[in-house]
Amino acid sequence: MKHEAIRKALVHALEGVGMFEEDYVLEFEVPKDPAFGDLSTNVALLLAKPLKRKPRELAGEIAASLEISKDEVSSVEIAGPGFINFRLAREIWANRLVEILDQGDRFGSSNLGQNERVNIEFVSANPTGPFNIVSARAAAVGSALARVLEMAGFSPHTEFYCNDAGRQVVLLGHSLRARYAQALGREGFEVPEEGYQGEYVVTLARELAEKGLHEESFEGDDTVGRIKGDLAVPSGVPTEWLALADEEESARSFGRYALHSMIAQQRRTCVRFGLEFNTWYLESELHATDKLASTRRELEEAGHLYEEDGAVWFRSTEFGDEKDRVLVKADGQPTYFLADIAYHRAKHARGFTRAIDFFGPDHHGHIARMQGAMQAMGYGPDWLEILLLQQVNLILDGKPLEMSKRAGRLVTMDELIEEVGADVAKFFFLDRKNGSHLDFDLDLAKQQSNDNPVYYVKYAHARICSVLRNAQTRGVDPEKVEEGDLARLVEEAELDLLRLLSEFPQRIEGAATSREMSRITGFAKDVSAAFHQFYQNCVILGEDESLTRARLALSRATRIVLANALRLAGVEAPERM
RNA sequence: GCGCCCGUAGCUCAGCUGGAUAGAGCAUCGGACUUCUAAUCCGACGGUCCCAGGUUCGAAUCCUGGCGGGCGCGCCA
Repeated sequence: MKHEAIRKALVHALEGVGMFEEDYVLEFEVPKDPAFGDLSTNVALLLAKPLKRKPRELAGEIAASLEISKDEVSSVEIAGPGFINFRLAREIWANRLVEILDQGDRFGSSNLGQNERVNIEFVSANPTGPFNIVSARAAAVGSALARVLEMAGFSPHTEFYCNDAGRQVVLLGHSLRARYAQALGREGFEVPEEGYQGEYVVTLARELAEKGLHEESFEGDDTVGRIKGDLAVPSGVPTEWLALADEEESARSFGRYALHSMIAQQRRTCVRFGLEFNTWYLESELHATDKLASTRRELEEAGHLYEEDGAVWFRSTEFGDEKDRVLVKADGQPTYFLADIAYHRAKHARGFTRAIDFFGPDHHGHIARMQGAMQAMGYGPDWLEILLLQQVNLILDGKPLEMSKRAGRLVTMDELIEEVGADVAKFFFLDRKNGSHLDFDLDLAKQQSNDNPVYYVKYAHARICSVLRNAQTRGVDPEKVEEGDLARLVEEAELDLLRLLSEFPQRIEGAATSREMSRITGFAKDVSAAFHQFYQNCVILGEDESLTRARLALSRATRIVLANALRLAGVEAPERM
């Protein structure tokens, strides 16, 4: 919302009491109670102390010396302990409405971010199985944050990091090898203790036994991010792999095949969920380009490493971690932690001035060491920002469903999409603060009814579209606005709605800086409610042509805001329901 | 034991980064469809904002200490 005229007048008035711009921060807020006007400032409360004045008295003096046109502000009042409240002239509101209509799908954008290049990494699930529910939450929130940041003037880059190297892939290989042997009816093959017990491995093994190798196509090159690196099906055939004398080598072949299959599957899920990434980054790429070694060297030269018990340690306690961490194991293998540092070092080298990572609830222990490593690299305390997404409980019949990946009993993201639909899932995930545990009520999500907030918002959008269609049928052009029409909007429901709509850019900025996407869904629900009230109280297509045009304009503006908010959420805005 | 997150209406949660009388939805009760989509709207009921101190003009919001719940504390990833 622009209030330059008010700002200028206030700055001028404050000079009169001896305060200059560098002495204070002038802040405005939209009072939650419309009785307090359209805009409010607490500047008198903040300056009362340094000026040794009574707040209300000071506010009165400031208000009295304000030089501001009646075309801008219709009234100025002092209220409460010393707030200065402004009521904007009717003309201003009409202008706001015109702005929304003019800006259309750009309405809500700002240049808060000044094109800052921000890397946003989320989901980054291990390629050892299908996406689970926590990944689904990260998918919804991470992608929404990227869109919100973009709208707020940042230049976000979304990224998926895939741990396709290391022990887990070998373990996955052992698991698939055992299941494959079992599928062939061989005796004496068991999935290792630490292996992957999931049903999906059994399914993959059975396919392998019955149909042989299956070359996957990796969907989503344009939307999910092109894959750099080698994910080809390994040479030979599974019976040959199984026959290999070296069990590790055998498991490696099965592992590579499983990787090939899992990543293809994960990317199909992304496409189904409408989830996009700019980059799909493979850990193996780091190894191939020797980035672990160079990272280790850099830390070593800066004096942050030492050797003990044959391992190489990072002195993370220097940066507030509770204990030092191993970067290279006694057997010479790098830890996942070293790879992660190297990965973030690469992000930094690629020119991102900030990186945001989403962590799952079980990884919060890694924050301190990661931040420590970034500091050791000299990246500054704010360069890496780690956001924690709390766990998700699926609730069925009022009871939580237990989920465990290792035990193989898990609800996958695909199953969730199947069950409730991608749009409902996304909205539910976004409609909660990052740090809150999320009870996902499957029964509620499945209801296509009034109880389901997703449909509440979608319905508002569809309802507007319906009205606009009806206008056409009646020969009214919903786009036409004539001089003076908009001044006809005087009903409380109309002004409440308009006031809310014009807050959209600030709401997006708030969501962008707080990283809380629940601001967006919450706003969408508020706008929907305000529209439904307006619809209930005011007949849009009436006898009065001028008033009809004004209300159609307001409806179109609402449609724009709802469509934009839903787009940020990644949810479809239907024209009919 | 140590660390991180959470604690707001019977339930699920908001509360715009410290503002004015703490809000929605669900549930319960009552009302509104010959009228642009009733997947909607209106009303009623419902609170020790976990507790105790502190900071200040002002605290659900910030600080300290408790209490309660969740999670984490590998040369796993």
